[in-house]
Amino acid sequence: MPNKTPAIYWIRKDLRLADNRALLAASKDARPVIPVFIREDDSAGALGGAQAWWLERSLARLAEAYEKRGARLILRSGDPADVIFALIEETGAKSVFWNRRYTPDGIATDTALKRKLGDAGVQAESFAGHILHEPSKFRTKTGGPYKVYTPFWKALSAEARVPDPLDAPEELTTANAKPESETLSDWRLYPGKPDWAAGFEPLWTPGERGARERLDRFIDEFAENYAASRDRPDIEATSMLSPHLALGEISPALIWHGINRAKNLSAENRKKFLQELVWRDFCHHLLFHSPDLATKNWNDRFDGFEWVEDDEALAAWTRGKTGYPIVDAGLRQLWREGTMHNRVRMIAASFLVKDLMIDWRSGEEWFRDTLVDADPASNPANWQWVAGSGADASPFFRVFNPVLQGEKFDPDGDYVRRYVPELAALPAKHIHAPFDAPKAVLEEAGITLGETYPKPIVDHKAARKRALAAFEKIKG
DNA sequence: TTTTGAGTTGTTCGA
DNA sequence: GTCGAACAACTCAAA
Repeated sequence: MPNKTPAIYWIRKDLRLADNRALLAASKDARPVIPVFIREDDSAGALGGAQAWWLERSLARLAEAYEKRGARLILRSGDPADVIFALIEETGAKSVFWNRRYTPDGIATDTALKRKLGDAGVQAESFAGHILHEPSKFRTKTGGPYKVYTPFWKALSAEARVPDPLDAPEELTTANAKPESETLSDWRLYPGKPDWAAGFEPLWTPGERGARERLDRFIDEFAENYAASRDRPDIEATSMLSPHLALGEISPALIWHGINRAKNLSAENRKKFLQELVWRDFCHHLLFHSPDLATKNWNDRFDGFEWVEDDEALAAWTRGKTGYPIVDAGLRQLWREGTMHNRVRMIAASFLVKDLMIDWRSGEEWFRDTLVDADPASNPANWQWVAGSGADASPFFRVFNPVLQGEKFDPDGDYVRRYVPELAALPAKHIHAPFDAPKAVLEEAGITLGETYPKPIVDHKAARKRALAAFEKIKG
């Protein structure tokens, strides 16, 4: 006899049907399932603007996918506990399932809810699936968390097997009760005016199917050059899977096994990509063990660092008007497309933190709001890494030179031309340092520095010296 | 407990 | 133009 008592499946950052343990548990033995997405009003569920755009589209597709399988996605707003208990009341559900999340706020919310549900005699069960391994799984021999990536990677690849991904349920059963749902248009996740997301549309296909297609395409076309080309922002060479991963449209386990099974990859390319995927786990490992990662210096020596408060410089950086083409191209790509090439993220971040000496938290905040792949673990962990305050931090003397980096990784200047059109007519030789170009060359390209394109807001050489001197003060 | 080798992503300087 | 060394010293993780 099929079980007629419905189960609630609480959807968070797992907007997929495949490899979804909570959904499978909820719908086991043809049990009617009530999938609910809750727009949380506290920080546990808050998303930046770009990711809210993504979420709207992803939820629309998820709703279609549920409908196709005979279930209905419910949208609700408010405190999760209130919403879930209301749904229990309305539907007679006796169990609630979800996939775990790893932010401190999220963990607190979920732990409290689990207790409350238990007290009320409702079964509550949570599952893994957002990262490859539970962040608590790995410990050093002395019992502490890993603070360096390479040993983490070694431990992970030596000891652990990533669980095989599970298929999506073929069919779902609808509950007899038909709980009310809010609508996506009510939520106004996508602010129409001004339409800052117009440039997102051609680039992205939010949703589970878009994620799978992206993975397949990466494996077919790009993965075999991954190690050699991944640092080139002018070349299509990366997986672009991060926004799909961030909202759980695809599971990292599915990617892991997909890459491992691919026949066309050299060992080097395979390893390189998997290492990047494991970085995501490492960031979650760090966040799990340092819940303040997004707000406090992981290395508290940096608490004494003399950051500069300069709203004008910060604004120039966010708008892509620093006068350093590779930095400006990056920030403008971010604004236009909701993403920035990884190499350029490092250059742009280094520029904010070292050249402008602006607190990494300002950069982290900007990225959080503008990146479609904003991730509560990766974003702060990587900002802290660049700043030097984080785990496995770069040596203090590693200050990216925006001109050299541009010349090295965007050798023809195509990336800059794409996002900084006012420099498009400059020859490659000068495109990364228009301020050093001969007058005639600038004239020929129709550029007047300070008018059509900004003069550098700082002198890199001097800025580098200043940053090194500031670092000198907090060491030892 | 002590020792040992190593640490994602770089730049500059001088030969 | 190319190449190797220097750039601090420290902390991490395992043996």
